[in-house]
Amino acid sequence: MADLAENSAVRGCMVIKPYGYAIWEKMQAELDKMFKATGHQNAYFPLFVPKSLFEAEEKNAEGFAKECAVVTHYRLKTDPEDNSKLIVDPDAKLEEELVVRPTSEAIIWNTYKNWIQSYRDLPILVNQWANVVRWEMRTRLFLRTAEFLWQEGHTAHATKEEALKETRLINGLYANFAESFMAIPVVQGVKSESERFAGAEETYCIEALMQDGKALQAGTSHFLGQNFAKAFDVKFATQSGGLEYVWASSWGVSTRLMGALIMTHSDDNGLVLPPNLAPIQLVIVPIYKGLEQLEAISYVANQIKTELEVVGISVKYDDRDNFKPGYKFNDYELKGIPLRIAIGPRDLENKVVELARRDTLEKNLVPMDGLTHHIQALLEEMQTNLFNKALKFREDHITEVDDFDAFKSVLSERGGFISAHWDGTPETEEAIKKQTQATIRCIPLTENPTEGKCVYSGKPTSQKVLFAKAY
RNA sequence: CGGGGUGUAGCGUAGCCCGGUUAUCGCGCCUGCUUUGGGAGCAGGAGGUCGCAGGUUCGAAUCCUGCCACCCCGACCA
Repeated sequence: MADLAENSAVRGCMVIKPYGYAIWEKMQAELDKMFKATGHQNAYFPLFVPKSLFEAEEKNAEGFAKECAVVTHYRLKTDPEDNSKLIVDPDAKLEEELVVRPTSEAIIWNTYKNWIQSYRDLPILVNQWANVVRWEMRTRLFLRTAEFLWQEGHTAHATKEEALKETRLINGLYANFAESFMAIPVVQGVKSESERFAGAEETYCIEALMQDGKALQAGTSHFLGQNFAKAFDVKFATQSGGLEYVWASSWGVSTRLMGALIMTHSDDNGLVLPPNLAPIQLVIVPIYKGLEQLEAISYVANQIKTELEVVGISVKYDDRDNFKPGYKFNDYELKGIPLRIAIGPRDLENKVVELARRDTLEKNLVPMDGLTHHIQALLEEMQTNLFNKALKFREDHITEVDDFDAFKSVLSERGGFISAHWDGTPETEEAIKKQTQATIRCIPLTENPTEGKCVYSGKPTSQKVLFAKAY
């Protein structure tokens, strides 16, 4: 964790260190590829949202109003009472306050109004990589920082069906990204009304389970209906000559995913990175006495490095002389580097290397002959292994529950997801939350309706949902 | 914003209750030598507005008052 990020001098804000940022860049690159493969383009919109635009969509504004940073002035001046200090210049008050975006629907829909006249202008499939600010009461590194990095997609469509399809497409894309790339198993579902995004008709999400038994919302995709089109008066001329409001979706994942990464895979020795995400996939540590030995080892190490790099594996050869091998071993384990090769004089003689894998901490002597193939296969195996391990944990921590006493004891003793029937009322949801702190994480997409009784009210219902304590 | 806690070197801390030499210890850092197959050893060295501002006192890291910051638990939330 300490290698990835730290608290900054600014309240609730996080400094992402180079190593952590390198992981974020990997995630960005992969997501970007996926967005583009599905027809999306990147664009950029302003950080500041004039208050009048921000308040246009009522529910959205109301939902975010409590956590907005607001710019009221545009100038400082020297404090007349203390020349070494600056004060806000009262003469430089803005006529209209600027809200630092907590999300960009408002500014973007105000822009889309100008972009959309006809059905020929649709769909608009735009994504932006940006930072947003949400002035949370309590912050937590990676999971809830006052400022965070994310991508937010904002799409406009001619029909409801198309917008819904987009919403689901992206949620599926997120799930695929989390599972295939980050090795984090997720449940796809929709949010209950009370957990829905402010201004959305329906919120799809991916929910992950952390090793401590708490759930983490890892990504969301919202069907916005015509709410923003109506708020910003975005109409288009249909093919048949009518005039209709545009249908919309918005969706995002953030640096919170890095929190999910840490809390899904880490062990007592530190971070564990899936090979897909590791900025360095393999490190080579020489073990030697004296410069002569080092030279002989370096020759071989560099050969191995080059061979691996040719097939696209990122390798670091750490021949620093001021750290001992043991120190390096521990350091790279802490950083989560998937594979480590140690080469000493003995190995040179026997034409082998010591290969250690981070996920299982196993060490094996492997012949230098065919090493590259072996490593390629191993990296793939580790990626799968990490996912399977996390999946097993998740499956072991989904408990079916039929009565409220069991609900409470499972929650406090075992944690994880609780699968239970829910009568569909906000009152029940609220009562359960008050008494147990557990919330409805989602109504899973895969869940087939089965007749049962609400775990709290006992009313008959066919709706089964996942409850959990969440971050 | 409520409840609790903590501020002492880059990091982690002892000392505070019960005021009294030069503020403790570990990690890290610097220099040198020896080391190098799982977080090296020895020797020497540098580094402090004890969160800030007042007050009590011959004397304050220690007691009192006010302020600030951070952490944990709630409410809020990606």
